[in-house]
Amino acid sequence: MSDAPSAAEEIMDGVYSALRAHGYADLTMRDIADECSKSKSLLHYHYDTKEDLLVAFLEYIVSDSEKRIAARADDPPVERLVQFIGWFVFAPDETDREAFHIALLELRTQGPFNERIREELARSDRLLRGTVADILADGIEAGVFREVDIEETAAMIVATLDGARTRQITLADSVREEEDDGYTRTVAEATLRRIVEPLLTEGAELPALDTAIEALRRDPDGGADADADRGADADPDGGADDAE
Amino acid sequence: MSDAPSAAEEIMDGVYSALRAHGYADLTMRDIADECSKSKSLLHYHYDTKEDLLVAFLEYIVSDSEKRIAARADDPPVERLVQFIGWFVFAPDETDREAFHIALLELRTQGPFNERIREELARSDRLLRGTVADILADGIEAGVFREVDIEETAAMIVATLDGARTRQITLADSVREEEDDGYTRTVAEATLRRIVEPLLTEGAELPALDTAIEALRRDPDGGADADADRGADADPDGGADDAE
DNA sequence: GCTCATTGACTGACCGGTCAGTCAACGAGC
DNA sequence: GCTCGTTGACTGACCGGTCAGTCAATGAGC
Repeated sequence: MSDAPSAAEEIMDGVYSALRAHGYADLTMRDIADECSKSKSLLHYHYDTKEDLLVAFLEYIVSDSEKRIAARADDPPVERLVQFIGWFVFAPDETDREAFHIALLELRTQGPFNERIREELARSDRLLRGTVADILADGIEAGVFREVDIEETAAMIVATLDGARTRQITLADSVREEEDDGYTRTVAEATLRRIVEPLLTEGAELPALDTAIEALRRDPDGGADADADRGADADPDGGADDAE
Repeated sequence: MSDAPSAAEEIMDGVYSALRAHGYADLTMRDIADECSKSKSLLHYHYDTKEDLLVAFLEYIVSDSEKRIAARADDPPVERLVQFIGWFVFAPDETDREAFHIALLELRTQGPFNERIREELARSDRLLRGTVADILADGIEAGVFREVDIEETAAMIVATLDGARTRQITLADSVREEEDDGYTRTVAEATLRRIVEPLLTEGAELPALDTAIEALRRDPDGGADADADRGADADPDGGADDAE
């Protein structure tokens, strides 16, 4: 239980804050250094180049998502799928979660220009689509889902949620109306009703999205085992909570 | 019918080419100037700042999409919807179009940080979602679509297609298998089968996606009126072909 | 000869990265 | 338990290079 966060962690937090404050295109080493109250030189001491630092950051958040998903691997398929969908939804006031997705989206745009980043993004894609595919396969085996084209269904669910979130992020915030609980949520509900529900076999029941989101909010790491290996060094603000 | 393209048009073409070649994050005024064989100073003569220029470019391509969509406003609803969906799909070998969408995505990520860009993106969103909503409304009136929640359906269709294309773009060639004609296409087909088809009333028939795409490719401006005002100087590769 | 479009040369700001050096912690030797 | 050499973490000053933006001068058209 070291209460002093390691330098590496502080720097990762700095990248995260700087990214949400400035966006990728305007991100400088100075921004990152300022954001974690360190010197620019220190960043270069730990990471040779700016690219190295950003790749490390991507690795960091993708790995975090991997852990979170793994922690829920044993939940029942239907609950797990609804929870996965809920994962993409965030209310307008959840600035942290939203800012995180902004940061990630910025990084995604660099995929086409940077192989190392692209590699990491591909890993994240395998993680997300693979997770949905696993859930579907488990559900089919357990008899709660009909036999559908697993890959296609997974691709479609991920694309839809990702697209909704991207649109919400890029269009949002200053002009947002109060009562709008988020474009993503509307689409997530529609996804459940129009894509997931037709998948269910007779008798299988779909939990409410709100319930799943609430559960995620209360227990972001998945209740599974309390000794989840992030354990000792888990940072206080929960760190990165998703990956693309 | 001026055969000499105006400076403004040449500059817009320059922005387009430069964005394709360099992406947004690495886009410089020199890149744009070189791409349209003009001087950097001239760009500043016509547009005070780089931001002004980019906002003007966004306006330009959104307006272009507006015209293209308007040109097809009188097509039958079902065909129009399938064509709209086909609009999002491009084959892996269309590198130009893909590169442009990459740049556009980068521009979109500037939304959260730049109000003028965000404004233009919002206009584009209204255009896309509004178009689908119009098509659905027309189709319901014409009796070819069931009475559904128009806004929700439009939101979902646009989110799905946009998400699929974004994923295809950002993950690019590393994950792509040869026989894969594009992630977007898979999702577009699935969208037709799982979202659009359940909308149809008895007797209504869904045209094939390929047919719609082929029609778009042959006649990008919509057969309506041949004097479409870009007319004379339309650049060979079709120029800006979409808006987010 | 006046206006407008256009240019090349220029500037100040700022970027990523380097480098010489500071500082606290730690262990070895006595 | 004090000193001293060593090491790893960290910093401020600085460098070459690049960027957006400026400006005086030139040319084209009327």
